[in-house]
Amino acid sequence: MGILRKTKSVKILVDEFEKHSTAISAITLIERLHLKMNKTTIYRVLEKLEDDGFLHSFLGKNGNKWFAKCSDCSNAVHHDVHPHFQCSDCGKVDCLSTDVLIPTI
Amino acid sequence: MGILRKTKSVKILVDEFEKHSTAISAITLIERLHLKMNKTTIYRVLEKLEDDGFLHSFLGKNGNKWFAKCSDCSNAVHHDVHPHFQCSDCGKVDCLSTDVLIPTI
DNA sequence: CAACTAAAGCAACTAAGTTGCAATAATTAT
DNA sequence: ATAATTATTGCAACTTAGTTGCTTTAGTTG
Repeated sequence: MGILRKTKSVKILVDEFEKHSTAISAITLIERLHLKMNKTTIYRVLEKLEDDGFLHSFLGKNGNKWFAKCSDCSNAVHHDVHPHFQCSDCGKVDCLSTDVLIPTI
Repeated sequence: MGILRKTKSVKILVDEFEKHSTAISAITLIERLHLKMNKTTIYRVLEKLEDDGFLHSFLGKNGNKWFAKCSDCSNAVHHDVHPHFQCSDCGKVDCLSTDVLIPTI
């Protein structure tokens, strides 16, 4: 179940993704927002935003959860399947608009 | 630094990968071998086997660590870069011999 | 404005993996 | 063989990321 109420927490998180257009890890959001909201809330709101098709999630190189804004998805379809680039030096992640050929098996 | 001594633990772990030729997660190995060796040892031996180019590692869908035998690597070069297929139902993983085109950015 | 209930906060917990250190066992030298 | 050396093991304690249960708070609807 996605977002039902436009709470303060939802607005703050949506804002983070609206203003930076890069991917952000859950951990970064917790560091950045821990004074404004609880980490439990962060995880729960992110999950709902993903359900709604506003965000998509993936795992970074250490297995941590990352989120980025979807470009054209909805709660019905996530047709935003693309590769992500993570710098092995600084850890930053960008969504790539390239297509990657999924091997047939 | 890789393996220096052929200890009991090393033999047991090498054996696991020699007998099943599929990928195995660290967690599975811990479950399977916890009577024979400590989980710390498992993680440490796996790391060394990877250094030696005997195993390669990657992350599964939940961010857990998986290991599989390399086909033709050494401590100098890991030229065994290939995609892995994980069944979203049962979680099993296989190495694919397909090439995946890495996008240029 | 009151009633309803989704969402927030908190604390406690879980799971996967890591670290420090003392005890053990391969390896090497005698 | 035996002793000396030191890599490796086991254990317990810790860390990090994320989750769960439950009570309180605050959006939303009538």
